[in-house]
Formats: sequence, structure tokens, C-alpha cells
Amino acid sequence: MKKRITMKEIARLANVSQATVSRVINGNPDVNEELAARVLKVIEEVGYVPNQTAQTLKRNQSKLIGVSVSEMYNPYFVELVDHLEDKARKLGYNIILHNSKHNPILEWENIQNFLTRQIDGCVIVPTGSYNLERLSKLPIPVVSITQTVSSLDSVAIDHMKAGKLAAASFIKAGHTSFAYIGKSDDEKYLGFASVLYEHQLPVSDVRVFELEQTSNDNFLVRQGIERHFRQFETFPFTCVFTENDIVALECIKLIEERGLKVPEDISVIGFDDTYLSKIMGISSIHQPIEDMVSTSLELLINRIEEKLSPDIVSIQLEPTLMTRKSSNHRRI
Amino acid sequence: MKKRITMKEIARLANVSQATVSRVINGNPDVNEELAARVLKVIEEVGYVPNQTAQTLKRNQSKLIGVSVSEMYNPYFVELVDHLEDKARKLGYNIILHNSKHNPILEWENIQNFLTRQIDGCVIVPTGSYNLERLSKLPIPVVSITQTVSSLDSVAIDHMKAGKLAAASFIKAGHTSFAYIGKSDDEKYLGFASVLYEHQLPVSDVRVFELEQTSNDNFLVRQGIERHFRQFETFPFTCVFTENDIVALECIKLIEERGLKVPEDISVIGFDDTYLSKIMGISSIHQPIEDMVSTSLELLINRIEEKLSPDIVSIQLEPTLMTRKSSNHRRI
DNA sequence: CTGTTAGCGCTTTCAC
DNA sequence: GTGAAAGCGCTAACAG
Repeated sequence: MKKRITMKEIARLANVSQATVSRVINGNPDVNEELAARVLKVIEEVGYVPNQTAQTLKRNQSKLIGVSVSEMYNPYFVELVDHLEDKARKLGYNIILHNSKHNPILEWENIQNFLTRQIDGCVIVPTGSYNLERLSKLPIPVVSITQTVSSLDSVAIDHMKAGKLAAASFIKAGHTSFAYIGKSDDEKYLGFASVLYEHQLPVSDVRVFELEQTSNDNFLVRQGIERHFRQFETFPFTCVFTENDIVALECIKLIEERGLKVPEDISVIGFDDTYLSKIMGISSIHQPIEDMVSTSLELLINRIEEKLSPDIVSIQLEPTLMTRKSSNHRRI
Repeated sequence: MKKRITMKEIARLANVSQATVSRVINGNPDVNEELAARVLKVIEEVGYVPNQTAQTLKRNQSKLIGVSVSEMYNPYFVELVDHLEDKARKLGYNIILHNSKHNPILEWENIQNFLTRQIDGCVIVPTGSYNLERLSKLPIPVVSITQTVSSLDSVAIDHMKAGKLAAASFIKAGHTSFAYIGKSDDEKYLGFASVLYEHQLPVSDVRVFELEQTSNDNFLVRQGIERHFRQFETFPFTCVFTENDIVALECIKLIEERGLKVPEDISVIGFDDTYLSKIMGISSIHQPIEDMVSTSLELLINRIEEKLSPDIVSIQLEPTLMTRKSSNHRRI
């Protein structure tokens, strides 16, 4: 490797001390203008860039943020990463990205790697609860994004509220028989069910379909839904709320392959409001990604700079329902 | 910030010298077993992780690879990033990600930032030719991925061949009138046209539709295609080859909104073979992403380790056509 | 086999 | 205002 130019070299060329070069670079105001100009000129000429590694070592801050997401198949997480990168850069930080692939072991390895890299803080989409305990004991701040967890600072939407929005929308459109595809212990579903309950609708009749795969592999998602749907000659529900947009899309395709129409026969509402739902005209619960990212980063950086009381901060943002073709139909 | 534990501290606790701790960590075989065990025990107990920043400074290698992609909307690039991260990690490297958003200025800023971070090498999806010159003069190796460029090492598919595959497939299915949506100076199109020419089909009649946006915003893609399509009462072509899957998808939607059927009336072949085409049953040119990523990384790392002759390496991989519903129809 | 020492590139007192 | 010097955490000769 060609040797990179160092500050020492700049100092030699500009005929000043290394300390002065450092001062110029860091914008120290009380450097003689002429000297500063000379240094800047040399820097420009040789295309010197400071060695941030050395700065990190000396300053004991890397300006690096670890980002761990649980997957990249769902476009929702991609948008998250993209905004995190962009916003972090604007705040003077870089991100170092890891995909934990829903694997807690890999997640923990990644965290260790982050530590090794001297990251200043970490934004994480947790794989589950497996590492939360250790995560909260890390010597650096950690913010959980998209999931509210009790042991960490977190920024997420109000999932309960999201479920309520979907249910309310279905009820308003005249639906009386419901299905939900996703985990039954998810707050989305609790919110969904609670609204039905409030309207004295038979919550116990809601068809809840649990899937092993809800992303990663569309074929498996499809198979999972199909397995559940196969048990019905005719569907005992007129609307479906799904855990994410990928599931919603596969669900709609399966319904249409039966010769039924969406939304006329069955309405569908997805989750995440990714471009998948936008392209395909699928109604979906919108998560304000940019807000979530800005909020997370602000929170994290405040923690890094130790400006906050030690209490855990838990921020919940408002979901909104984007109604599109797939649920734009009134029953009876 | 809580003070992180250092090697010195481990040395003190294990009652050995710092150098010995270093030897143990780096797996130096000739350390007394008993000592090694003692050191390992302390490391385990206090949860010590080495400071890679210091290692970087000392060893003059960061084990960091810069990755710059031109966008994240097209799922193709996401897959690329995901595999790069995964594969790099397995090779002992981490990636630092930047999105240049098709902006050469931002791209160059990102590169400078990479340099600052002491990356060992860089994998880039160039925004265009704007920075290629400077890129080739960097003190670290750079590999262009997905695009073959003359001034840098590169790994890409044979775009010419890809265009040929699409054309050959259309011709075999009996098509005689063609359209292409994408840049006309793209090798894809050159390959496409060359096959028509070989078959004595009227190349000059091929409808070439250039788009300003081919990703980023589906609505704009849609509008772009629509603007071109609007000029026809009936389409003067029976098949369309598109620059990427997003364009293919929007194209199909617009055709179907006209009451035409895909593939019966018009066949469509996309590009990239992303999950979009898989979900939607769109025929597409497959790029062997994993191969491309492995090859790029191998090449890059060989460069980093200076095991290669200085000649520019240009690797072209084979594209394949994945035939799905959107082009699965034989004319007459 | 193990400890001592120099120094990676930078920032930051501390003198002058 | 500027330079000299110490030291961030680690590795790698060099001695012993």
C-alpha cells in the first residue's frame, strides 16, 4: 500500500510544527493567518485527509454508530438503514451496518464487533428479547428502533394504535368477520382485537393465522398463507389485516387466484407502508420512518454526549392508515 | 462514557506484561499454556474486547471496506449491499456504507470520508464517469461492481450478452416488433439490437423509450413510461425489454390498464431478477449477485494484499434469462 | 518464552 | 501564537 500522507509531513512542507497543523485543521481561531493559509495550501496541494483512526484513539470517540437490523428483505428495513446512513452522516457520524438475520447469536457477535470498533453508540432492531439484558449493560448507549422494549431506550410507533386503526377502518366499512395474519401476541393484534371488543363484535371468531416466515422468502410466506387458506371452502372473513406488506401482497395474490376480488370480496390492510404497498395499491399502516430515524439519532447522540438523565426513554410515534385500493370498498 | 477496559488492565489483573496479553490475543503459539489460560480467564471475566482502532493505527490496516452504492430503491442494490456485508464479515472485514444517490459530488465526499476512515479498499457502484479518473488514483484499491469501466478493476455481468438473451428469446417466441425502455447507449440495448440485426429484423423500427427516472420514485417512473405510451393509439410493438425490474413492473401495469394482456398481447422482460420480478411473475435477466460479490471481494482483497500484477482486471460474469409469466407466450 | 521499548498519527497540555 | 512532549491502546522488534 502506498503510504498515506500524515500531519507530520504537512508540517514539514509548511515549515511549521505538527501541533500547528492540528490547530489549523481543527479550526483553532488563534493561529496566525499567514501560517494557517500556508498550511491549508499544502493540505490542498497534496490532498491530505486527516487520519480519523488516530483521532478516535486520542479523543476516545469514533463518530461511528453501529446499526443492526434483523433483516433486509422487507423494504421497510432498507428505508430505515438508508435514512440512518443519510441522517447520521449529516450529523458527523458514519454507520457500520450489520444484518442479524433474526439470529440472536449472530446479533451478539455483531455487537461484539461494534464494541471492537469503538462505536460511540448503537441503533438496533432487536432479533427478539434474547440479547436485551446484555445490551442494556453495554458501556455505550443503545437505542431500539421499531420495537419498544422495557430495558432500552426505544423509538417505535404505537403498534396497539396501529391495530386499532386497521380494525376501526374495517368496521367502518361494514365488515363483521375478520382475519389477522401475524403473531397473536403482537400488540398490533391486541389493538385490533380490542376495537372489535369495544364494538361488541365476536373477537373469538377472528381467524388468526400464524406464519413461521413473514419475509425472507416470498415463496415460504406464500406457502404459509396457503396452508392456512386451504382449510376453507369459502372464507369465513371479509377482511384481512397482515403483519407486513409482503404478507399482504402474497395474501392478495392468493385470494385473487381463488377467483375472488380484492377489495370487493375481501379487503386487505398491510403494515409498514413500503413501496410494495404503494406500487400495488395496498392499504397499509404507515410508519413515519424519517421521524423515527431522526428521533432515534437525536436520542442516541444526546446519550453519547451524556445530556440525559439515566431514566429509560421510550418514545412512541403515531401510525396512520394509508387507504388504497385493497381496502377501499364498503360492504352492503 | 464508561471507560473501556484496556490490555494494560488485563495485563495487570493477570499479572503478566501487556505484550503477553497481546500475544495471547493474537494466538501466538509460543506462550506458556498456564499464562495463556490465566490471561484468557481474565479476558473472559471482565468481558474485554480488543480496541481495533489501536490495532488499525499500529498495523496500518483497518479491515474496513468502503461500499458506495448509487441508490437503495432498486432492491437489486440492497441485495448487493446485504451480500457484501455478509461476505466481508466472513472474511474479517466490516463495511462502511454510503449511498451516493446518483450524485457525483456526494460520491466524492463519501470517498474522502472513506479515506479519512482508513479503509483498506473500496467497492463502488459508480454514479457515472465523473469520478472515475480520481478514483483510479486513490492510494487504495477500488473495484467497480455492476459496471465495467476501463480505468478500474471491475466485476459485472456481460450487459451486451444480457441484451442478446432478451432479444433472442423474443424472436424465438415469434415477435417481430420490439420496444426497449432504457438508455439507448447502454450495452444492453446494443446487444439487443445486434441480435435483431443478425436476424434481419428492422432495428430502426425498435421503439426506444428513454426515461429520466428509472428508480427512486415509482410514480415518476410510471409517469415517464406513460408519457411515451400516450403517443400510441395501438402499440406498434408486441414485446418490451426494460432496463430494470421496477420499470418492467410499471410498464406491465400500464399495459394492463389499457385492457391489454401480458404476455398474450405484449410480452415483457425486465432486468436484475430482483424479488419484485419473482413475486410478480416477471421474466427478467438474472445477475449472479452472490458470485459478483464474492468475486469483487476476492479481487479487492488480493489487491489489498498486493498479490496481483498492476494490470486492470475486468471480470464479466454470465447473465441468464429467467422466463416467467410475463414473456411466457408464443406468437401465432 | 517473556518483558521492555519504540512508535502508529493525532490532540492537548505545558512552556516559552 | 507556536513548539515540544506526553500519551491514546496496541503491535512488534529486540533483549534477555
